[in-house]
Amino acid sequence: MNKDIGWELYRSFLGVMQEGSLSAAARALGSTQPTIGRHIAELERVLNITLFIRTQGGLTPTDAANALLLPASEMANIAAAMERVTSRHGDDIQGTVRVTTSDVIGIEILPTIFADIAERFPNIHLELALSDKVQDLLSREADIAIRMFRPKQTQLIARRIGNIGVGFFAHTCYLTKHGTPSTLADLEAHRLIGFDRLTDYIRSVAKKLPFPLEKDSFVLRTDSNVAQLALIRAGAGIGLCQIGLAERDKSLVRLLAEDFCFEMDTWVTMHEDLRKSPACKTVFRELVAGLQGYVY
Amino acid sequence: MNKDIGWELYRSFLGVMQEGSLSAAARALGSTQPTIGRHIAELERVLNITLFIRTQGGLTPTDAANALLLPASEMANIAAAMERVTSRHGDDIQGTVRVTTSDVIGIEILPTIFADIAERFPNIHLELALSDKVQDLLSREADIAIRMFRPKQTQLIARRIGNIGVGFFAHTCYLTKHGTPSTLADLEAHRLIGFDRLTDYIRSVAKKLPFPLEKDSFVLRTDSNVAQLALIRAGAGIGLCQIGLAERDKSLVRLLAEDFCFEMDTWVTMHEDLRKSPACKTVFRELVAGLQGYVY
DNA sequence: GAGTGGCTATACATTTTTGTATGAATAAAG
DNA sequence: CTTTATTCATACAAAAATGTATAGCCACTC
Repeated sequence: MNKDIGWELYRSFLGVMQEGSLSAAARALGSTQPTIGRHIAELERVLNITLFIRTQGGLTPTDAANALLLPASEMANIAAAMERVTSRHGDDIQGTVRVTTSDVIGIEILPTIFADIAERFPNIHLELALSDKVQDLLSREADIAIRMFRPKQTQLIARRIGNIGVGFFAHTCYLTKHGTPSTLADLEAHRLIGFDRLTDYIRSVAKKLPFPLEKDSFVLRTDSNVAQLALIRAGAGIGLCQIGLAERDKSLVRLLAEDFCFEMDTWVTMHEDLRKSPACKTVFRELVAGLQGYVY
Repeated sequence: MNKDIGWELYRSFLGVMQEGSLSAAARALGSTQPTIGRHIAELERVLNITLFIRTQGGLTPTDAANALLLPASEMANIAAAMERVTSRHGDDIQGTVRVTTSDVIGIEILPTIFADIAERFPNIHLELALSDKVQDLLSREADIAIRMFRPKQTQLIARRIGNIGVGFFAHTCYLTKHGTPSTLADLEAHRLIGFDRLTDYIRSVAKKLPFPLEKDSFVLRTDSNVAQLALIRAGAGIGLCQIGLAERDKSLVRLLAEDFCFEMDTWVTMHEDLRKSPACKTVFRELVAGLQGYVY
């Protein structure tokens, strides 16, 4: 039963899946193309299955290979987490801590907090991963996550920060050209900046509007909140933005403040195993403190 | 940042953690003691940390090593899952499926169902893991789980089987010697067979009894339901048992059937990824069908 | 107190794995 | 059509990892 497959083979496999060719994988893994090629060949031999169709431009994964991609990535996540774990063993506050959050928070809010942490705890190395994936913590892709909902898993320590308000904003340039909407219904005639995919978040927002919100309602669509903010700043239209964020920019105007408000519950979460790590505990505490200054 | 630690090193590390010595790990992994020793030494070198204290009787793990044990086990689970995944690729019903459930179910109920599946689908290889851990499915320790509660994770497919009734039972031998209790309160004076640790399950049972249930209330304690059943069969005392199970044995008598009944919600669950695997789908379906015959 | 069985650590030969160099084939760009 | 830059596959040499054998240590047992 036990085929005793060396884990190195999976590492090479993942490299090829991610890079698309033996050569590229070899570069990424700091190995050479013949070596990776042999690893794949051996993996195919022991699993008795064809993983890739060799083409001149690289390797094309088969269905079987695609089925292995997810578990192989998980292995990689865990391996990366293990490196982090060891770096922070000891009683002093040091080591690498990996934080994940949405792109806006990561780009607009965290930098100052990170800078502060880096200043006061020079031995803590911080990593920032921007992603909205829920699974991040459980699959060890990060040590600490800042999310807009309360985590359900009991293995996670969660600390509520408070509500982040979201409102409609537009640049003054846009408003002078296109006028200022005075009711929610007016919005329908404006250039709206919104999301590409309909997420839970955007569905909740839609409920508060007097007109149906479809994909086509948005003139400009992007899933990146940062890009949305950039579009608003560029005067491209009216969009949703976190209030605390938008108010930093004097030329952005809050619209329909009385009629529309949307609040996002904000939580900082961490795997309970990490309580023992002084570095993680410190970053967790500092993040909570730093974010509490931002939330009102 | 990236230390490029070979995954083979983690495999050897896990072997040493599980076996307790380099030599034993070498045997388990099909390698040799010097090789494993070198792997551990290299892992300690690249992580720059002491993982084991060498003693004459083997290696003693340090705190750092203990912190790495969990992730290393997860890697092993995933690696094992990958071997299973590949074995069942293709359109025909074949491959290895790993099922986990509690010990009673696994020992008393599943064997006949397994025998039936094995008969009708000779190309399916079945594995059975007895454990009560909730995490089993998510950490890929098994493909299908039979559990006494509805799973909360959305990534899991769950099918409710129904209620399994639990009641008090005793062997006729015991009753002739010690008498038959006629009320729940009478139980307190009897030799009760129960659990070593207070789990949620036993706490729910306790609520239905007229006297407080402490650890000391049980004369005979074991966490294994199978062992409890064996004790009941041996006439050692009065204990809880699944009704359908106990009734197979003519010399076991149901006690206080009117006064006490406890029902366990039974679910068969599977990772949603596995829907594509004909083998997993088949076993899932057969388990549901087979268990429905057992539940009333 | 000699013997036995467990362990780790080390020296050395061997095997295995890896890297270098090269060839062949394809695709895009001049 | 040629050049250039990819890719994978193969041959051979170099390097690295492994296995064998052995020594040393400790705890038990007889």
